[in-house]
Amino acid sequence: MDAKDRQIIWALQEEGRLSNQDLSERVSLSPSPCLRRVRLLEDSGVIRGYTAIVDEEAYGLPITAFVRIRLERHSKASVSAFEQKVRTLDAIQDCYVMTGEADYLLRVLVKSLKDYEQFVRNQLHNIEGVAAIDTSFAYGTVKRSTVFPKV
Amino acid sequence: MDAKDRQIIWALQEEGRLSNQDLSERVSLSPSPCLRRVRLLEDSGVIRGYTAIVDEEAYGLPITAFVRIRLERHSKASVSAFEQKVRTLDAIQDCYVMTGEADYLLRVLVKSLKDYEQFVRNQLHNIEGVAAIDTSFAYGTVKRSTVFPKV
DNA sequence: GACATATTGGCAGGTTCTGCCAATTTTTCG
DNA sequence: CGAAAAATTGGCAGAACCTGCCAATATGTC
Repeated sequence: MDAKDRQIIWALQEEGRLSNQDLSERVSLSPSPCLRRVRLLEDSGVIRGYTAIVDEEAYGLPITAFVRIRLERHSKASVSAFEQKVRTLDAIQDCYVMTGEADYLLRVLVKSLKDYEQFVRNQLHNIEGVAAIDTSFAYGTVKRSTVFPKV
Repeated sequence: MDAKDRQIIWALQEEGRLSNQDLSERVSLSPSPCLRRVRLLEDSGVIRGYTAIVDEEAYGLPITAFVRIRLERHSKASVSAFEQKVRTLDAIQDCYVMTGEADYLLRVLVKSLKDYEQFVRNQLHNIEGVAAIDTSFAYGTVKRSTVFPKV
């Protein structure tokens, strides 16, 4: 991955639907080698895909919760049961395995506090081996970037 | 925003570069009304943009840190100085204003622990009025979804 | 039930995509 | 240094796609 590939990546992180023609101009290439590089980045898994960025509130999910979770034990069975369940829960946007106090950090999107209560009661507490759940809500966002730091 | 709009959003969250033709097929519309709906969603700000999803590790940023930050005081000056600085720091991908112990939660991307140390020492500790910094690292990810919960 | 409004589908000219090949640039190695 | 090999680039052209316009259909209202 050279400087040109990084330029392509930044451009597509900023504007994921850039036409190949515009992209090629922006990175000072002609369309064909530009397209070839994009395909290579896609096929090699550097670019994993593309997505629309949607306003949570406008869509109807105004509440973002960050949930720290600790498991009682860390047996293979316990861990994989938890992770399996996480993958099936649509409200959970992200789940990271963490260092420190908590084992997991979730980012959860819900439409109301009532919904969040239901989610914790019916879904999270339902999972075997969850020892502790600690929620913080996001009042708002200062920054959400889709572009990686440049060099 | 009706059911069709939501279908369009889900499809574009899953596959942000879907051609209008394919998209229209997927949501059972002909291309023109489909495009019109997409443009409306874009112009009204529901769809805020599009982005390429890039593999952090393949790009060369294998370390994700979540940083909880507390300010000493919450005066307008103090808060806006902090938030201003956050916006200029490229390593900070996201910054949320939080309820609970911490005032802010950052998601930070760096290429090494050494880099992270530099980042904290030179950038974060440099900001006036930061009372406490508490970092947790992500070992890995269980799930990262780009699609909002359906219904 | 009739009118008004909103939404849809088809069409067509213009644009963009994308695979192929020759030309150019970069790298390798004697 | 210089020649051969490898990688990368640009141009081309047929195919696919975009997108604004208009008539037709569907939806909602009184």
